[in-house]
Amino acid sequence: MARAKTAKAPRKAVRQARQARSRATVATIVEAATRILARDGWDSLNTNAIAARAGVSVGSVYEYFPNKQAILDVVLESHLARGEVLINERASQVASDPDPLAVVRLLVDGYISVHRDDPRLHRVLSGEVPLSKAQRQRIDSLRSQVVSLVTIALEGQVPRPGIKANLIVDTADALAHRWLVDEVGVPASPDVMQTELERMLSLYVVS
Amino acid sequence: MARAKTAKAPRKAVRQARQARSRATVATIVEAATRILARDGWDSLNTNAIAARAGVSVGSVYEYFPNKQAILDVVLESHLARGEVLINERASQVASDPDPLAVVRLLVDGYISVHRDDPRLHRVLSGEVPLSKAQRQRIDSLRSQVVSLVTIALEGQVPRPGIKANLIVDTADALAHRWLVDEVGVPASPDVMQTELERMLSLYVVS
DNA sequence: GCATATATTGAGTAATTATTCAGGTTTTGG
DNA sequence: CCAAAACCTGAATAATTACTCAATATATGC
Repeated sequence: MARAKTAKAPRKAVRQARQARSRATVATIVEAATRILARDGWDSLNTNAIAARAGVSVGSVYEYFPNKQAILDVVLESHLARGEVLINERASQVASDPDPLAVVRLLVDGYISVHRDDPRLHRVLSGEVPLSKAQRQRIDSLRSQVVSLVTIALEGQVPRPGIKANLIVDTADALAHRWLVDEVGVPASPDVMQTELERMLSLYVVS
Repeated sequence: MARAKTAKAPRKAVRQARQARSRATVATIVEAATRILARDGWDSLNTNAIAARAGVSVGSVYEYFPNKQAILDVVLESHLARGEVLINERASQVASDPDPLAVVRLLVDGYISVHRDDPRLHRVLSGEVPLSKAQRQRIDSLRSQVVSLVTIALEGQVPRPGIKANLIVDTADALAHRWLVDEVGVPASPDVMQTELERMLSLYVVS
């Protein structure tokens, strides 16, 4: 790999896609990278493979992305955005029904939905790929959003809503991840486990 | 004449370390690989770096390991073995005190101990590194061991011990991982969260 | 002491891959 | 219709890295 000539950031000139054709090219490149990540993992993601899979030449990839990392950024951001949509859907329902048990049900259901959406991609993005600090903060901020939402919903209804919100959010997230993303043996059918998880969290929140 | 092609592994001739000197070399290589993984991650683990860090030449690495993967195998196995020791320590205590609440306490404490032991290495091994099928099975079997142990301890004392064992084991594992291994913001001090987790699991097991 | 097994070396090889560039093709605005 | 801008190509470049091998050093046992 050729190195930049100047010590400072040489402001690499990536072209901004203006015409419809090139916008489609960019989309195809991102799509190709996403599919390779989901199917073959981070170790198999290389720029030549992305170009080949997208049906364009490597040159085109570098016309719109300064480097490989920038492609990954877009893939991750788009994945997180989809998760955010699912979260917001539940958030509006919580607002209309602030019963603690309903909150638990929506929370569990929400995280299961998030993890059902392209589990293999989720696995690779949340495990294999080396994330930048900014990317980790972006993910953390999504989590904080959910915790705030749940805290507010529980406030005035149960003791110590803050601590509880933290614990149930992390538990719902972690178990949904484990059952749907990791390929570890789920003890019973997902439905049974989902109900059981809701039971556990419900008993706890009202305690 | 043409040698019969052994269709399977051409059985590369790796030397078995016999003398004390070479046994030390092997240990140093494994140690070097472990430190690189823990400090810099899977992407930075290459055989030249391992050799350099171990203070030996690449040739020596390949004298005792057929390939890079074999080094990783030893690192992982040694890490799992340490975890197994911690599990067995708790298992003997469970046998002497089969109270469900004591089981929960030991379970949570056990998984926290496991995750406190070189968290950065744990993170890399359980996330970044591409594991073979056999390695995933090895990990899964450790989990099964714990679930069995807990199931037996709960049997006759609470309803549906099997399902409950599965859920509390996965929850304890996942949350310990999240708090100690992922660098995600722990809401309160680990001690507080540990107590809270024990409360949640206790309420559930006796329910 | 010496033959032989064991241990170590490190430059070299081949494969992979991130990135560039010089030169083509297509689209757009006038 | 034309020139400029936008777009695309893919061989070439350079860095990295898993792995080999022929030469050299050290230990062991008789």
